[in-house]
Amino acid sequence: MKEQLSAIIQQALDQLVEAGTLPADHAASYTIERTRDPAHGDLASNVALVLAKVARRKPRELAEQIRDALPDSSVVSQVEIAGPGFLNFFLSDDSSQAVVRRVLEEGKRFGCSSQGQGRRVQVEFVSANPTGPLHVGHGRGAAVGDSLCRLLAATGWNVHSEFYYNDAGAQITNLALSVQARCRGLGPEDPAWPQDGYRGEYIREVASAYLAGETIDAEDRHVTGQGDSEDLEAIREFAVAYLRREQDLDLKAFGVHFDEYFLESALYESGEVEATVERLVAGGHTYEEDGALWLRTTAFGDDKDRVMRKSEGGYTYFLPDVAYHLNKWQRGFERVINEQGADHHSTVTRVRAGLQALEAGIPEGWPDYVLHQMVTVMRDGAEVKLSKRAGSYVALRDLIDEVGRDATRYFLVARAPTSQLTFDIDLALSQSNDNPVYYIQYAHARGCSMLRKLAEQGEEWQTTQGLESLDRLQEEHERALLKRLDQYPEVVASAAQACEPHSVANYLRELAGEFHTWYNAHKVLVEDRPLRDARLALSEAVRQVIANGLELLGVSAPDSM
RNA sequence: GGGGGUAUAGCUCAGCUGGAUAGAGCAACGGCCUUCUAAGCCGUGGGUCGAGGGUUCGAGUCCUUCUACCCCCGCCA
Repeated sequence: MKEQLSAIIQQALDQLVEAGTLPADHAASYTIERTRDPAHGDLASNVALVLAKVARRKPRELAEQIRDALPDSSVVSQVEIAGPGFLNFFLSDDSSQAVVRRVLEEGKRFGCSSQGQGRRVQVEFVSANPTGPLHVGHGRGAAVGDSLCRLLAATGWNVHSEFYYNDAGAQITNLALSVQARCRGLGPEDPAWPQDGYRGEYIREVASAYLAGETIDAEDRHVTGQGDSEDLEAIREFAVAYLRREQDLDLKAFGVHFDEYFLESALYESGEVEATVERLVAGGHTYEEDGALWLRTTAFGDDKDRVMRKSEGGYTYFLPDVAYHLNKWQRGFERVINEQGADHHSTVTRVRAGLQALEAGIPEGWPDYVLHQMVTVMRDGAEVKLSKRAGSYVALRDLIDEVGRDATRYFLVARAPTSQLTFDIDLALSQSNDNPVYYIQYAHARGCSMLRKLAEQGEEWQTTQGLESLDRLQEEHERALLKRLDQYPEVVASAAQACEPHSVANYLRELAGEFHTWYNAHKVLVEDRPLRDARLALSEAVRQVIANGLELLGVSAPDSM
């Protein structure tokens, strides 16, 4: 719709250039946007305001000339000049009603586009090390990251989702020692408990499964417990598999899938870590100091240089991070998005600096990052700080078990990633109008319910007649819905482009609200057949868009509630 | 001390990359079910957009200074 209007305006501008009103080299960076107030029409443009200066005319005067130069169009029924010089466009009934036909024709694909043109994008998120169940922070990452993948896929990108983890570092040794201590019957209170050991109850479960010789089938590995408390290596392997499976179950309960699990240890085994060091050294970007090998990241915008190889010989996490991203680049992902907690913010500059130092032709701002802020969980007005099993944090699974997948996903994805999030368990649990998840789902169920009701009466919705009678949709509430539906593809496109899934949630809240308002103000199943069929067509279009939008958020769209 | 984020109604948050009278939900108050699902709808009240300066036709939005809160600043990940 915007494109059609833009083309019309462009024609008018061309004509004004020809007439000498506008200079030929005017930079037309005007906007066309949807109006909030119906009195301002359906779409408005600031073109006259922006071009007033170069035209050396008053904005309103220029607006009039643009209006007079507009070609006749079946799309626009009326153009008004308002305020300081806005052009307000009123769409013709035909063009505003056409969206219903389009939604019903395109179905699940309505809202999809080909922006991405099949280009490959890799999205890395969650990336929790296998040292415990996922916590709510991971949950936010999972909700945002997964929704982002769905948005990118819907806008024509070839998406590859990835979970990166370390199965061999110091944290994992720590994990193995903790499990071993449990195998020996020790608890966190014992003096012999490993320093910085993992204290959660789940460690006890890992230990008893290991001792019982259970076999663990995780997404990416399968291990059987050896039962030998002295074999730390066997314990390590078993514990990693156990917690990977644990996280798989968390993710499954959350409805999140990954195309690939990438191991940090694989980068060592393949020699990529070593090759990365050599390349950085050869490039002359390193130096030795205090027995350690440093990378001069300050040459690429970092505020201090970073250690790559510790004086004791091991590498810091920074180096495999760089090697991993080089690997992503070499796999041909021209676009990479890393979704992480904002507490990892400091790695952004560092990784980018390391990649620049490689001199591998990687663009400066590559890769993209989406950083989400902290999540706090509230219950009864007080902050919940820990779960029994996990020990020191709130487990994602606890939340899913308590409030359900839909509510958990919705609340974690519905806020801008940059804002700190307060997860109110009481609100998520409430089955009332307090709860936006149910509010949206209810609108969907209502749409389904009307068709069921009609069927109960032994009648059915005449789709064709409905589409032929769209001109019967003249109520103010119906116009508002038509306009809102027409906006959906733009919402999806901009949410994908800006990596902001939460705007889909906001849109759905508004669409559902307008649907409920309409539903209460006007009866759909009226005697007047053409009107009934037209209204059902509108209702179906709304239902379809809600279903499509919820799908992007990973939230279900129930037929009845 | 340095870097990043945030600051909008009593509370939780939107605000479409600078537009017209700043919005929604909750909470408060008052209405609507013999009629398609009341998990809904309608109405009322509620604001110095943290503070000061600047940029311009026009600023919640951009720049700058300051204040408050959160995160990071390790040869941990």
